[in-house]
Amino acid sequence: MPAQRNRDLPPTWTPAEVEGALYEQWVAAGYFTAEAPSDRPSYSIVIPPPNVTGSLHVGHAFEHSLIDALIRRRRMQGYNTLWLPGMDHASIAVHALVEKQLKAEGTTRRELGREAFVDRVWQWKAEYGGQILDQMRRLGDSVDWTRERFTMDEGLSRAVRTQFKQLYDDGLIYRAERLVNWSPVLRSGLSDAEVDHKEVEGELISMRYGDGDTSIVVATTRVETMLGDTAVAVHPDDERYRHLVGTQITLPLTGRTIPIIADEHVDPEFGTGAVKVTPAHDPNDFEIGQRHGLPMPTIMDEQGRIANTGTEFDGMDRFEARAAVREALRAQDRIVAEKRPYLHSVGHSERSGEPIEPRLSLQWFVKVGPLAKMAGDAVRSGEVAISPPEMAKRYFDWVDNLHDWCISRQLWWGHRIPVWYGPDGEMVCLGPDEQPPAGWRQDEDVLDTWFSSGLWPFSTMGWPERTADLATFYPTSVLVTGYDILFFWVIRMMMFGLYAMDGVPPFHTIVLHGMVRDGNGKKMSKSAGNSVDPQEWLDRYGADALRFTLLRGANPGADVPISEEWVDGSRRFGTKLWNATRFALSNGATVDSPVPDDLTDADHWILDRTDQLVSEVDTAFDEFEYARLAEALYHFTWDEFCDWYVELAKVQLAEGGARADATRAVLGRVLETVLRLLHPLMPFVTERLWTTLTGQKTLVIAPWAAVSGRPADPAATERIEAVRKLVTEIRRFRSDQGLPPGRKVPAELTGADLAGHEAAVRALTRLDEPADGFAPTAALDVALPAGPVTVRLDISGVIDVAAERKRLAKDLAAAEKELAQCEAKLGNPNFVGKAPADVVAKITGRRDAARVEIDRITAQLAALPAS
RNA sequence: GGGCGCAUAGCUCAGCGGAAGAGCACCGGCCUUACAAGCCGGGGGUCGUAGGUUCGAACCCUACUGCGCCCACCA
Repeated sequence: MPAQRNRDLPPTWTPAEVEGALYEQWVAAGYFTAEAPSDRPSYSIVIPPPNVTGSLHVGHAFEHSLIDALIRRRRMQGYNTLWLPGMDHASIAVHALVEKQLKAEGTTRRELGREAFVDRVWQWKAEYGGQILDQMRRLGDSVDWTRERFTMDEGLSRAVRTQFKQLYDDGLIYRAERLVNWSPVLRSGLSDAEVDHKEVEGELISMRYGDGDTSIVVATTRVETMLGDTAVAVHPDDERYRHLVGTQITLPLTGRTIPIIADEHVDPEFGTGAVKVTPAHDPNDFEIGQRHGLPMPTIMDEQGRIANTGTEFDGMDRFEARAAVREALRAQDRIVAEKRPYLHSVGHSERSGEPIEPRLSLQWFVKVGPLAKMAGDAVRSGEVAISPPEMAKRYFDWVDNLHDWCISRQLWWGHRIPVWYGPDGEMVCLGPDEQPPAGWRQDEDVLDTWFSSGLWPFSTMGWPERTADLATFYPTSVLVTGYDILFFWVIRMMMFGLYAMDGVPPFHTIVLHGMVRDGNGKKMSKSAGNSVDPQEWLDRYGADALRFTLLRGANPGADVPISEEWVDGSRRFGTKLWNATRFALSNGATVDSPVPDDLTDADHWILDRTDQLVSEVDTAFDEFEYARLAEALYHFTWDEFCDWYVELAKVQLAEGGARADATRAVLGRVLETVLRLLHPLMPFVTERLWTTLTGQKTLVIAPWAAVSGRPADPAATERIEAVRKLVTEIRRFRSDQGLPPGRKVPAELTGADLAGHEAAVRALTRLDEPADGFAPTAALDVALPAGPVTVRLDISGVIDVAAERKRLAKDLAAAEKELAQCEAKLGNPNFVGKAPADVVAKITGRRDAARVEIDRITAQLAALPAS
């Protein structure tokens, strides 16, 4: 006796019901837990959580869907998998908690003061670590979170310090003065990402330095910086200034003299061809200053006030000073020209809004040369593949031109730089288990978030300890992430992985997906009001529908547009599956017994197509072609299985006996296979349907679908294609003649042998057997490979001659166009001579078919009564 | 300024050397017992422009035009 099973499905369903119950079940069963290694090769993915429901925004949902699909397929293939949450979630959670805490205390960072605030942040990190973990869990993952695996915990801290010290000891970390983006309001440096460039209307002031023969005119949008000038630069080939190079000139207002130097950087075409050089307050000037060994006086304090110039401007705010300096120069008659407004782009602090000020300060750097070379070579050698391959070009552009990486940040949170300073200016870098001498102070800067992110593939596995996880899951197989993050994250992981893990790269394949766009292909942004909270769609359409939509749009490397109606379309697909399964169940579809040998053409055809589908899906998965596999599954399920096989199966089921039993077996087999193939893309609804259909416990760890090994039967497929063509032509005729699809019409089919498919054709086109007194009033011819078939129908009245003439005229035009095209090709001796023989044969065949078709239609038109 | 990419049906996108495709939208007809969250039928594109290569180009090459992204810069 087969196990008792409940083979009923409710006639209607809602995604929420199906998904809610299953999610709990899966969690309880441990399917979302990192699994122990087995004897199979391990497979791991370093990336955020797997279920769409926890996604912060639709971009996350997209990424999660891609990853989860890969993982589910691998699991069905018998591999153990591990996935890990991403860094971005951790930092988002910390931001949120810190802000919340501040608000609760009714204070702000500024009020608290920097020193006190930094202390508190570190304290909170310890205190709220658990809370952050909870929040991570709520973000949708039920990975077995442990403190050792969390960003802000001691484990990662150990990893960061170990890596820093190793790099430091190898001479790959150094400290140097550089310009940073300084926010006078926040009194902090900002990363480039925190700077918004905005077009503003400023002024361009041209002014004269020096006097008489040795005077030179320079221009600037920030006049006040002239107080910090230490040179004027011209292009070395510029004849106008050649005689001045190497001479000194007086810097107005300060009384200092500064040299005139020659530097390639200067564009002789721009302005006067002479540039003032303020090394401490402009990135280009800084580089010129470095090249020429110029002094670099800093002339502004932390709040953007002029300082240490020894002029009357000291103490003025920079904007106040801008006007004051301008007027002072005017008083000396040194202003040569003023352009106002002068439109140019100025960096602004993203958080506080004011223009940033480049400012000189001591920063920490990673010397990337040797690291970047390893990262480039790993891809060049083929050890690491990038998908789609076109993106490799972008990768090399980055990695081959990387400048030294500034890793110190003046932020409020993050991993502090593990360097301590002694009372007499000593400096020491300490590993995780080392303690600084009493009274030494730790560097207050924190590390760039990408420093710790770059450790992710191995720090999450317990590194620097040689853990079992590390041995099993490093290197990982596939990294899935957006192309926008290739530079920031992927390259860092490559460099650090190769460096820390003895030259073993952190993953074998890098899969880059696009960005999620709105339905019109526009970038989602809060200001445009087109950004999407996935939760809303999840509530309305379900996770399956959202995932399927996202995957269906995921063409390699290209962006993914998404709109609500497409998600709705995916939900309808879920409903289609639901109803198809209900049909199969109510007709007794079987999955336990093998498919019998005695099969109809329809059975052979759908089984062959199912095998093809399995191969197609496998290939698409292996090539990360999500859109292609979603499309293949959608069309097979809807257009072939539901629209044709199920309809043909109804005829076979009606026959009863062995025929019906065979049909039940085929129905069950095909549907069961499709559900397996669809599971990675629509996990919830397929789980529900598959378990009901098969009576088995879960689809999550069921074997992945494999091709049957049954020999294909192309002749059966050809006959079914003929049936489909005949049915479509009859339906078209009926539609053109205004016959309601449901109305039964007596008809007689003559001509080519229909190989036992006449009953099916009649059922699908609602044609009755001719009864006594059958008097056909209309006829149509359909050309099939086996020969023409004539259908005579009694449509109880006069046919619509005009409609029929129109229909035939259209077919005739198509056939004539086809004939003309083929004849043109075959009449071209170059084509016949140079094209491959099989192409010529194909065209010849098409020409002959077109000729037959034209004759047939012409005869039919002639036979029509005059209208 | 440097680099990369995209222009195909009303919209969003596949196809990337041998007959122009999908989803949605649109038009007409149907409640045909799995499904109206559905079924059947239909209309719609000189594949951005101009040259070139080829027997043959949406597909390869060149130029142009228009969009998008990344990086850099804006004295």
